Amino acid sequence: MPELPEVESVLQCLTTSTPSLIGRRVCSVRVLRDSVVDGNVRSVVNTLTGTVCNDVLRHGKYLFFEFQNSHSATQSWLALHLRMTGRLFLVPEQMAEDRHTRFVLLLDQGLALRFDDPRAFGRVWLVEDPREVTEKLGPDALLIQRESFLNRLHGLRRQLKQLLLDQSFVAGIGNIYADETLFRARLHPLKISSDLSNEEINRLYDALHGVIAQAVIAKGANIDGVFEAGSFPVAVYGRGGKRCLECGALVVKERFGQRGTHFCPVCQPL
DNA sequence: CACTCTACCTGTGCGC
DNA sequence: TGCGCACAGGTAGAGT
Repeated sequence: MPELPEVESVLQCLTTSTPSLIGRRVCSVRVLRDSVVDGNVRSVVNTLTGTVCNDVLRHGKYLFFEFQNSHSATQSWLALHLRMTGRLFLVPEQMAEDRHTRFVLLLDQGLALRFDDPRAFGRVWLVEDPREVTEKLGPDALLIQRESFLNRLHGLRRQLKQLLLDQSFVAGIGNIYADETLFRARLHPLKISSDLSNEEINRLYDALHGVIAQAVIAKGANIDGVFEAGSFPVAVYGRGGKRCLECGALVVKERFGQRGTHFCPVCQPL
């Protein structure tokens, strides 16, 4: 599933490759599934048509596309979340749409920005300012500093798995990187945050930072034939019943809070 | 505040 | 072969 590293990879691909989305004018907007637009479909079409994409930002798993109206010099922002199965690509406009294509921006230079999503969980919506969204989120997991992490953890009494998945604590971690972070930190997913020693808290920060930074460089996770083309090797996610790469014990998969959770019971004792 | 449950979706893979 | 079903999971929102 696209988490922070995969979303960052999408952002880099759209903005730093050739051709780039930056500077492209929106000729028209196609909405193939109304429900992927949060809010009024017509206002999204009317607002974006004729604008030029100036910039793309990311915070956690959210992307924000800045569009400039060339006449009135006003800006509009399109927010986007890929959820589990959403994919974005900049393609030649004549490239055939998929049965899962949900939303398309037809651009100048014969290009199109396509949003495909089999499960149609992903969403796009207009915001006046990305802060409407980011204010509700914690710091971006790639950028959060140790001091901020320690301060935010202070006073919380939460299970570590749940805490890492909480986007208002730190933004960008999903199920894969939560499990990978806890494995690297040698901490059990059900451990309570307020019970951690200073040494364990620092281990958790180091693991989070290390996992996310490495996964960004690798352009995402490498999950057994599934999804993204990234090369970050997972140690526990999706490896229930297989041997722990550190100690050889069997990796456990259990459901904690409606979530498949993978961990090594020997390396990560409770 | 911390946690749980449900709804939103559909492709996949299993057992029968 | 085909059917039914559990499962995958991010987030919002309601409830405990």
